[in-house]
Formats: sequence, C-alpha cells, structure tokens
Amino acid sequence: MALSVPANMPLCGGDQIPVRLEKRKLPVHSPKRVLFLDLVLSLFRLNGLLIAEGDAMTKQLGLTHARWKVIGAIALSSAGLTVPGIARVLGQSRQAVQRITDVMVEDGLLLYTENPKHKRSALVTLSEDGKETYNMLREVQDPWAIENTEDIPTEELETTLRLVRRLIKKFN
Amino acid sequence: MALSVPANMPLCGGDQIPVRLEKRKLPVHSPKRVLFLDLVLSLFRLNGLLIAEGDAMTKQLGLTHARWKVIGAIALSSAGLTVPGIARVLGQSRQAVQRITDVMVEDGLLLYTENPKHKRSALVTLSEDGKETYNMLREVQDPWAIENTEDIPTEELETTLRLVRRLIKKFN
DNA sequence: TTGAAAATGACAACATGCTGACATTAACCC
DNA sequence: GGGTTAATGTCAGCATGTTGTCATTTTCAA
Repeated sequence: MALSVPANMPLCGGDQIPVRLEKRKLPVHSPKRVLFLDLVLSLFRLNGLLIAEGDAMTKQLGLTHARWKVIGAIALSSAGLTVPGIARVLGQSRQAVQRITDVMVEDGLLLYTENPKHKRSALVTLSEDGKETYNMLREVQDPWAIENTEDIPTEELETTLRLVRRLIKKFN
Repeated sequence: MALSVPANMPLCGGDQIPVRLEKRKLPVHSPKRVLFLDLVLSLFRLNGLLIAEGDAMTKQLGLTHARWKVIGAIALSSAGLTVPGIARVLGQSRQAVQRITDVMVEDGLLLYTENPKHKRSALVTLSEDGKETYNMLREVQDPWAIENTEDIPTEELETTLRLVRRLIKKFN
C-alpha cells in the first residue's frame, strides 16, 4: 500500500468517548454502541487499506481500484451483471460505474452484450483481453488471499462475512 | 442512503468463479480464498452503504462523510490526533485529510492546537462549534447504532472487530 | 390494456481522494 | 553532536464518486 502515511497507527482502541466532550448529557450505557461505532471506523480504515493493497498489487497490470473492482464483481457473479447491478454489488452509484465501464469498453477490457431480460440495459461482460487481465489479476490475487487467511480460522471468516452481509441487508 | 441505485441487490453470493473464465488453469482448491475475496467485495459494498447511511443521517447537520469521519475519529480517540494520525485512523492519505481539516478549521469546526510532542504537527481538536456538532451527530448516530445492533450478539461484533483489526495490522 | 411508478442512460457540477514533488522539521543511529 | 532517515506541510494534477436533472424505457398494478 501507499497511503502517504507511515505505519505506526494508533488503533483508536475501544476507548471511551472523552467525558469533556459530552458533559454527561448523552448516556454511554450501551457497550454495543461503542463497539459498533468502533467497528464502523475500523471498516473505513480497512477499506482504505484494501484499496491500497489492491492498487499496489495490480500496478503492473495497469489496473486501478475502480477497474479491478469492476472486473472482480463481474467475475464473482455467475448471473451476469448490468451497470446498475455492478453498482449495487460495489455499493456505489450507477453513474460512477457507468463512467468506468464506458472507458473500459473503449479500452477493450469489457463488452456490452445483449441482455435477454432488458432491451436497454446491457450485460457487462469480460472481453478476451478482459479475461486475460482477470487471469493475471488472479495470479497475484490468489496468493495474496491465501497468504492473508492462512492464520485465520475459516469459522471466523464465515462469522464475519455473515455479519457483514447482515449489515448490508439492513442498509439496503 | 441514496446511491442512485434501487434496492434489489443480487448479493453475488459465495458463487464459484465461472469455469469458462479460467479454463481450469487456476486451481480453486482453497475455499478460504473464495471466502476471503467474497468478504473483501462485501466490505467494499458495506463501506459504500455506511457512507450513504451516514450522509443521509447527517444531511440536516450540514455534514458530509469526509467531515463526520474526521469528527468521529477525533471523538473516538482519547489521545489526541494530528492530521497524519487521523489519516492513519481513517485509512486515507494525509493530504486528503489535511484538505478537509483546513476547511473545517476555516469553518470553525476544528482547531489546530499546540502539540507538546511535535512542534510542527498540530493536534486537531474540536472547537466549541465542533463539540456542539458532535453532540448533534451523536443524537442521530447513537440511536442508529443501537438500532442496528440490537439483534446482533455482542460476541459476533467482537469477533468481527477482532478480525478486522487483524487484517488492518497485516496491511499496515 | 393502460397509466403510474420505478429503473436506466446520459450529462454536468462538484466533493473527495490519491499520487508526485519539494521543502522543512523531527527522530534516530553512530 | 552530526548525519541520515523518516515524518510532515504544502501545492498541483488527476482519478474517482456523488448528486441532481432529464429523457427514455421497463415494470407493475388497476
């Protein structure tokens, strides 16, 4: 990663909110609340680090995070995705995705193919170049994923994924 | 939230990567790999949704996600943060944070106060206005946090937070 | 079938974020 | 102490993302 910031992060632990800020007007009595807010903040942080990781990993491939996210979303979906569909998967606006996919189609990484279920909204698919890029992406991504999970129990990963999905459903 | 995208998300489940994309060249044999990549994608999605949630929640306060993230980071830290410190906590570049904090100081939400540990790098603190804004922020944020965690066991939140922190350490 | 509501594409304006570069200061090691 | 390395502030350029708007198409229910 390269976030222009050194690596001695103060991990803003589960600290209590400083008392002077609130003058005891707001009750603290929900430990879950602090836990949750701490989690949210940590998720923001992890999000930034993951993007930085991916960017560093794919630099040689000429990909940016906006691009490998799109490629990854398409590859991970078995059903076929439209532009708004990719936006939903990535939690972004469809306009942002549209802009990226338009450029990626111009660059020959993606194709807009006919959508049997919708005459106007095309399916976004990987072109031959795109598939090749995806293969190269996997060549760096797979070892990375394996390396970063080898010391983490599958069960914990599943619990986390389940919770993340649960939150996604809430906010959707 | 308001991501310009409807709410019928296809949650791109733990699908296997489509076979036609790779022609069996890359072995699948690590279920953890797929689990992890799925988690990463879900984290991207959740990140976007959380930002949208926060923006909707704080619209009336005139805050943007860049701003309430900074305020939240400062409030959650007991130690006192510099600009690069906030950047570390948020997983962003210090330049991006510097730009926001500069504007927020102009707007009277933040103060640059003397840093006993560093003559050049000021501590970023909440001004009176900033504290007031933070209190208003908490008035909408606390019920939101409580509401969204009431059906989630504390233990699961802790497991998730622990895993997220573990990943953060890896990527730092 | 038809009319209203939702989804989508397209474009523009703006906010946010990253990188690179440079100068200055702080931290560290000898 | 002195010199090297790291951290920080600052500025500029560019990529990305959101919102708002409008026209068009799809969907869905009456």
